[in-house]
Amino acid sequence: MSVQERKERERAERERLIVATARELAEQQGWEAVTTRRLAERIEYSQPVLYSHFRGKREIIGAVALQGSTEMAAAVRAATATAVGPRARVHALARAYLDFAERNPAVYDAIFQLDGGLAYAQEDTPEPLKDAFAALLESLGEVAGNGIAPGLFTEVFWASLHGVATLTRSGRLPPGDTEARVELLVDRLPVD
Amino acid sequence: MSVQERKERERAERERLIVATARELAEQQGWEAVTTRRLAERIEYSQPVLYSHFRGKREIIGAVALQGSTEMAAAVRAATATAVGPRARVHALARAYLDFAERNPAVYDAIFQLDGGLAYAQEDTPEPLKDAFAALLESLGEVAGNGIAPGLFTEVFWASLHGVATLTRSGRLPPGDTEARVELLVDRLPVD
DNA sequence: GATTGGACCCTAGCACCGCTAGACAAGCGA
DNA sequence: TCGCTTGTCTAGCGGTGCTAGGGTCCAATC
Repeated sequence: MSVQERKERERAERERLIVATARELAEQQGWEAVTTRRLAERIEYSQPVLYSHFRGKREIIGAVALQGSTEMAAAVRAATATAVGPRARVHALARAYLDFAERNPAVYDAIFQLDGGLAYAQEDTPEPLKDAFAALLESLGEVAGNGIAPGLFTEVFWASLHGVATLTRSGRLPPGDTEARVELLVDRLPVD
Repeated sequence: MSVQERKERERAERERLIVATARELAEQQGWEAVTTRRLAERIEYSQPVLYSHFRGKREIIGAVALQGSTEMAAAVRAATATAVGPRARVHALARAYLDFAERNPAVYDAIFQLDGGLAYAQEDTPEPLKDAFAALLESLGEVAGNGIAPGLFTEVFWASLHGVATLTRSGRLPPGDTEARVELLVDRLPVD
């Protein structure tokens, strides 16, 4: 059995390598540069090996998205944990979210823009995605205000951050005023 | 001279045909189905003809974006014109914006998601794009509130709508609650 | 009206993409 | 030691955006 275990270990290790390499390449040169040929060359295997781990390129994107989602949830929780008071937590959350998006654009795209073949907002949504939303909900739910469902408020605040993140990065919003935009959102949307 | 004029007319007409066909194909089957081969076949010319009008596929997307941008500005102005009072105008604007995004997903993507080689938020930004932003500014600028620049407020409100539009369409926000989300934004962000 | 020049368009092909069939080698169990 | 399974690679399919080069047709000139 030991042989089989070793093989499984090595296989799992190679899968991690594929995902890490795809992510690295995407962050360095953008997702359009992540081709199966380049990816195979970087991990020093032939193309078909990729397909013994993933159904296709889409699933690789999905794997990066799940990994990134876990990290984002952690980043948001870490930022909100040290803040005192509901509004301060929301402010910290917003900064952390946009900071993550700016520092990890390719990962952010994998989670929120590209098609990674993942189910969103459903029962069979992968746990990391659910948990990332939960991380937002923890700080945003408490400032939804009367008559507004915490989930709905979280969705709207999240969507606003998403809009700022994506429009800024694509150059459709002038760069540099992000902090002012965050303050406007944090001032007006939440209710103590 | 008449011959040359006729040729120029025909050439302009063919260019319109290319843009219209690209748009139609994109709305029918998505932008990934808009290939230069299919596009050429539909307009009943060979591929290289496309390149005598546009530098490449990107520029065709850009042309669709400019056309759509003009339409969106008109749609927003039409919706806000009949509304009475600042908040009602904002509400009408939000509905019109999301309605346009939902009815013309491919055009919306050309304007706000894809790379059409256009300059945004700069001096040399094409007029239709500037005007679309101006259309938003006309109704949103008046509810920015004290100490908030109308442009900044418009950017933030727009980004929020953009987030709702894109996350909903990609299935990352559950469908159906759009009206509630709009009301939340319209209730909280503007200041009379 | 014939000739010539140039504008115009098409065929064919480049390098690349995601993905897969089938040959082949390596290593395990009998 | 042999047979077989498992795993990997080479090669190739149909597609992509884009372009070089040849041929055709038509307008202007003599």
